[in-house]
Amino acid sequence: MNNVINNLINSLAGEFKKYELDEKIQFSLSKIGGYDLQINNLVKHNKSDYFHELQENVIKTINSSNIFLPVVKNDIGFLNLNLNHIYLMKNITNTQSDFENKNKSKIIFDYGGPNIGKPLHVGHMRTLNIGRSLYNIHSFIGNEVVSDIHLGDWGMPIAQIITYLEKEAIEPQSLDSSQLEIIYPKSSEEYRQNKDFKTRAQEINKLLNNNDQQLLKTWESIKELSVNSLKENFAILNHSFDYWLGESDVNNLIPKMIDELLKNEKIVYDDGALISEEDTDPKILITKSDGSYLYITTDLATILFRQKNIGYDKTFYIVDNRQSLHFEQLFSSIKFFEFNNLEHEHISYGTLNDRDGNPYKTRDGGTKPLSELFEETYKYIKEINNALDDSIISQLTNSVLTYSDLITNRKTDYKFDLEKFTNVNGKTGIYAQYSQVRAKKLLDNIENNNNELNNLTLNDVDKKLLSKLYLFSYFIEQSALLNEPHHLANYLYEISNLFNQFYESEKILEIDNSDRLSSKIYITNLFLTTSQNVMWCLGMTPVKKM
RNA sequence: GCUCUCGUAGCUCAAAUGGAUAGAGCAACAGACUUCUAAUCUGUAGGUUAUAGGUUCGAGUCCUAUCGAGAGCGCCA
Repeated sequence: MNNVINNLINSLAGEFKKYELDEKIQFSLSKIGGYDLQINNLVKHNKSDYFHELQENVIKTINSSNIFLPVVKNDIGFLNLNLNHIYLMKNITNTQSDFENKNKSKIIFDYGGPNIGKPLHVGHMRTLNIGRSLYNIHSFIGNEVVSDIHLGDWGMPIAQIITYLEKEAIEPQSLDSSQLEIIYPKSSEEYRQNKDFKTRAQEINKLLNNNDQQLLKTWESIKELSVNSLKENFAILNHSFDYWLGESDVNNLIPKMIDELLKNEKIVYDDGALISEEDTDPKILITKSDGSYLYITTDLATILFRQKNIGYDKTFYIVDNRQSLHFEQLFSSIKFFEFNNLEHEHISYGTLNDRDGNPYKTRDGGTKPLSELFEETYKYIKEINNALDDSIISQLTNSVLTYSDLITNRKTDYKFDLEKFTNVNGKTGIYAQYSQVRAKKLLDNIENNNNELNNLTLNDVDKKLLSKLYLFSYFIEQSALLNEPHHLANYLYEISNLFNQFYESEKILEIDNSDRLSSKIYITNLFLTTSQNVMWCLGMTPVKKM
């Protein structure tokens, strides 16, 4: 919540304590028409003898704060609240300065996770969108944020590619990125079909783990090619990362880590493989029987790396929920191995399915590249308005790809539907952009849009919009607390829709009463600020015109 | 077989910590443009929250069972 409401919550903190209750006043969105917020957590005390006293004290404190109009109570114990727009006008700006974070955390966002040698495909979209949005949201409310792409630059997929190059006698230095992208599906096919190829790939994987110099050279040139291509793609899609670390960066920490774990009897040999001594079902496999490393091996080493070189309070892994068992094992291993007691959370999300509800395969050929989806969306928007600059169409395309993805709760599976992505009606990025452009143009058309505002003069539509704008902090808190951007995405639709009602209800340029005009301008400005900040939190770039 | 997630309007989804009359968008139907950008707005219709029990002042939300869907289950990541 913003400072204004947090201060009120703090000044209410003692009320429950008087009756030895460990509770805090909680504001919820009102479910009753005509009110902005409600307080529900007094209801359960309505049979107690201190109820009336408690209720009266709470009401008294709230009323003296001026944040709300006089509280309306009901017999059961609900408190109904309407925001005091006049007071809030002077105290809320909907900018970052409204949020002061006394308990700020340093959070690592581990997301993206592309594999080198493979182009980005539609399956990468959710981790990128959700990751970027959560990064921005936590940054906005004052947490220290760090993103790490956690590149898949090690292990079997890379070994497969190198094996393929070796077999076909292709010089790695002669490759370009598009050739490399074709090689990946071919090599993974060979790996499945051809026993000799599989054996050789496993050999190469192990040699790489043991730092074979010749293979490392090959690996390095593949990685460079791939990273450059990824960066080009991210520039188009507006993604960036603080750290471009990968699985390879922790490879050298693993032998020591394993030695220590063996020494402390945290892991034991089992048919040549190493398994954790933790009592779990299934048992946690730490290395393969040939000694080579697994997903969890590098992830564990990554914890040690980050602890030492970056430092953090929390790490959020934005990875799809099919990998929940892996993270369950990883997190319990961190504790069992006594690495640290820091917070680690798997921010899981639903599978991106195709139109018929079938999952896209990640390791097969024939998946849809993300760039292709971008192109299709771009063309679609250009057809609607081909007078726009390329850069604006590009931003609108990103808005569509981002917003359509974030409007749905991350936990539910997602049907990829081109029509839904490109729809320009309803809850879409285009609609939000359009609303904002309308507001900008309106302010441009007003000669003096910085005029002094003494009194708010409001009609019903004004009040509705203003209330919603002042609730920005409620929605950003919700999104940050649950790591769910869809609350903010939906909020963006709501304020956009209310703004459009506000805009259409009256010709603002024709208002001659100066108080009323000032009020309209104030609201429009606040809408613009809010909408821009919400877009920033979601990872969208506002356009100037459309 | 075991474990986990889920089941809300024709479709896609909301409803944090249990709270008052379960809300949006799309699609459908009816209306509003010589416009401060109609890529907009207004209205109508649509529900036994899978089913059956239970917990309590109160359940879409918690518990149990059943039915249905999806995912995962030591040598891929």
